[in-house]
Amino acid sequence: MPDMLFKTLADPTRRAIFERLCRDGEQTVGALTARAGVSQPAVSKHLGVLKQAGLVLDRQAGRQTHYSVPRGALVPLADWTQEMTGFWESRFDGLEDLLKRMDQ
Amino acid sequence: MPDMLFKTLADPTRRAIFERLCRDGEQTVGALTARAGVSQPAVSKHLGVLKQAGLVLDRQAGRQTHYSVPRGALVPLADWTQEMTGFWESRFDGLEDLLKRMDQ
DNA sequence: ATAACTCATAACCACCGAGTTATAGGTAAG
DNA sequence: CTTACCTATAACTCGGTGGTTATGAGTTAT
Repeated sequence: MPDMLFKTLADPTRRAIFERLCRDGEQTVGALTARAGVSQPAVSKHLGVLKQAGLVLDRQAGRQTHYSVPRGALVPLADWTQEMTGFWESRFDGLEDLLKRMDQ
Repeated sequence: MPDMLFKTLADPTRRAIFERLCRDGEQTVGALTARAGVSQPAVSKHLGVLKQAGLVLDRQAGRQTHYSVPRGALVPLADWTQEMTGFWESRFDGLEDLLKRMDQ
């Protein structure tokens, strides 16, 4: 399910762009490019991938585009993480129960 | 920081192996290979990457190796997610405060 | 109307990594 | 001791993708 999410966040440059948007809020492509360390087309491409994954929204304003992180963008990731750790804990609880029963 | 974590979990086959270990607990390489859909060397390679990222542990037993997910393997991922959503919320709170002050 | 600016797309290149087959190392079984 | 089994490593191929430069589309400014 969160396949595209992991793939999208796997690239360091792209994740750095996303993190900056999380920290500082809405940014133009130019502002993001200034601190990205790569060319403007590369930034635009990354933003396209982020948008495709639902991690970013774009807002047109004149000749510049503003990007921002929509609310709840990372909810699927948080859900997946909790689900996986939940499996671990349930197995652990099962083991605890077993040990408890063996103790009696 | 969680660079290797994201890169490791980005591949679907590798993530499927990890998920299976989360759900069903410790597994041998053979058991994992049976349901992986790829060859045994591929599975061994994925397990090596997962181990490098601290997402699995290996236990030698005779001529077969058992892999499992250590406790807290996904904590860095959960931390990163919470940090990012935290940035979002704090910015939102700041906006709320601003609107509240403007309302007076 | 023309020029300058912002961003997206096109076309291309180079590299990384996931997959394969073949094989080696080590352990149990005959 | 030899054979069969389980896993890891080596060597290689190939597709995906992140980077670049060049350019186009749309918008503001002169």
